Amino acid sequence: MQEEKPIEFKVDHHSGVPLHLQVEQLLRTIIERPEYREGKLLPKEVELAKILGISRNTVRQATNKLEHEKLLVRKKGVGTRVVRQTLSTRLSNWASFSEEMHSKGVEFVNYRIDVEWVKADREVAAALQVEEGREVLKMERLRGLDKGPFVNFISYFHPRIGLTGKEDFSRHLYEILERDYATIPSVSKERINAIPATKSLAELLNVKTGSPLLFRKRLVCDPGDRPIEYNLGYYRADSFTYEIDIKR
Amino acid sequence: MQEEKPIEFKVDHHSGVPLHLQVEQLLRTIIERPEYREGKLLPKEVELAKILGISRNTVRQATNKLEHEKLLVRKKGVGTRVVRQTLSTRLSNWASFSEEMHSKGVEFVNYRIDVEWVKADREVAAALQVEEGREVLKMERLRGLDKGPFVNFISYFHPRIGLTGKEDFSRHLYEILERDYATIPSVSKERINAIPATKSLAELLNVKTGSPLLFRKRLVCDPGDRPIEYNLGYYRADSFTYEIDIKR
DNA sequence: CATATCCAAATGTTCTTACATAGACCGTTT
DNA sequence: AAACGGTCTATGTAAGAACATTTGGATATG
Repeated sequence: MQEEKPIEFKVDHHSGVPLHLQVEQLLRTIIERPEYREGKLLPKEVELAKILGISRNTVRQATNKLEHEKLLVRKKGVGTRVVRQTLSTRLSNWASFSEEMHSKGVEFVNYRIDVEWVKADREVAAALQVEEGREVLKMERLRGLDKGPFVNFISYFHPRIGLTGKEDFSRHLYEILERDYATIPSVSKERINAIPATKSLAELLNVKTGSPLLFRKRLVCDPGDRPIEYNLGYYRADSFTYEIDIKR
Repeated sequence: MQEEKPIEFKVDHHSGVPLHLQVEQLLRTIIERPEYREGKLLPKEVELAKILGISRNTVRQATNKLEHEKLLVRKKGVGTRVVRQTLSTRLSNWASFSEEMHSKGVEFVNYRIDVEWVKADREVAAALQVEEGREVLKMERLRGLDKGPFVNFISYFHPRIGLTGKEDFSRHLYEILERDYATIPSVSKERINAIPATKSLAELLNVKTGSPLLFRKRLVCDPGDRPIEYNLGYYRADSFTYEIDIKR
């Protein structure tokens, strides 16, 4: 039984948790709701302050942070609304897919995870710098949001790492690598282009055959520049944008 | 004669520019300096407030923003320092298209160059941070190899640069900017995704309508983070791959 | 009916004040 | 020497107030 339970508009003055953090959390919850995602104005600052029994400044501390994160837009004389979120990878701090999504407060879903040992073909062997035909661990993951999958990943791992294939791959991949295998990803070489969806990919990602996909090949290496993972990612282009900030 | 001129620690109370923005700019300038990049503590909040003749809150408004951009780290009881930026995302060699191609030893061809002054629409205005309707220089270039065009660029330039539209745009764009207009591109914010070719783009790039194109929006800024060029690039995906090396 | 003007509402900016808390430093105790 | 405890300092948190600016709707005017 899934009850729509009303959100409690209140904060605890004696919990030790800073009020502005409580407000921040409260707002994060609130703005999930459809009516706000569709553009409804948030409660006005003064009103919120009064309801919660705190000062307007404290409310603004919270909204400021969310505004910085581009979750909210405020407009003078009008009000504050939720910004329409389009998924995107921000590379300023590159991370694994799970972490990327998690940091955005987006819950991802694993639709399918297949793990198997395969013989490295020419491409994989070249990328991971192993002999062609060497057994490597292959993992294929279909992932996305609750409304459907939007990326299909195929990863090959260098045997050196020591993965067995029995790990719990629903956890963050790079957390597994760092914690359990003392393997620290440090460099990523990426190649991006666009391809038309093949029939099988189209079926997986629930798009029409031939529609554009963003195709990313990335080779992740450790600080010593030794290959860790060779990854092929096929993204639905209509729900994914690749973002990069480049400094020189 | 290049003199090391000391930074003026002051703000203008009557300029109409919000004080916290002035402080933000001031800090951005200050933290460029070697001593701060090497880890020296910034002036303490109260001190800075007193020097500038403003309140501590206003100082914090500025530092909050920079902290959120991960340019600063604050530590309670200690102080605020510049975060080491060496681990930032770095594209091995980002450059203008001509340079990109030239460095690959490929000779490019300009199939068409159109230059005109247009009124900035909402998107362009937002990107370049000018008022909507402001006249900006638009340049459209169809480029590729001798076997045919493979990218269509549309660029909008910030009026601040001083481009007239009469320049010789067959030269390297960033060479023109640096040499003739003392404008140095330094940062690029890019968003990449895949789209199906519209009819007109398909004709230009000589592909079938609906075939996948790599679509890149990039905003190029100067070292002070002021917008220089807003660029839309439509690439034939079958002949172009985007390559990045990312370090962390 | 169209346009100009004014007003109320909401966020933007800024100051003042007060107390809380974490870290560093230093001296005293064990 | 190690452990403890206090104090100083810089940031963290929070309240409250005042005025500015932008926006959009209501009202008045031609």
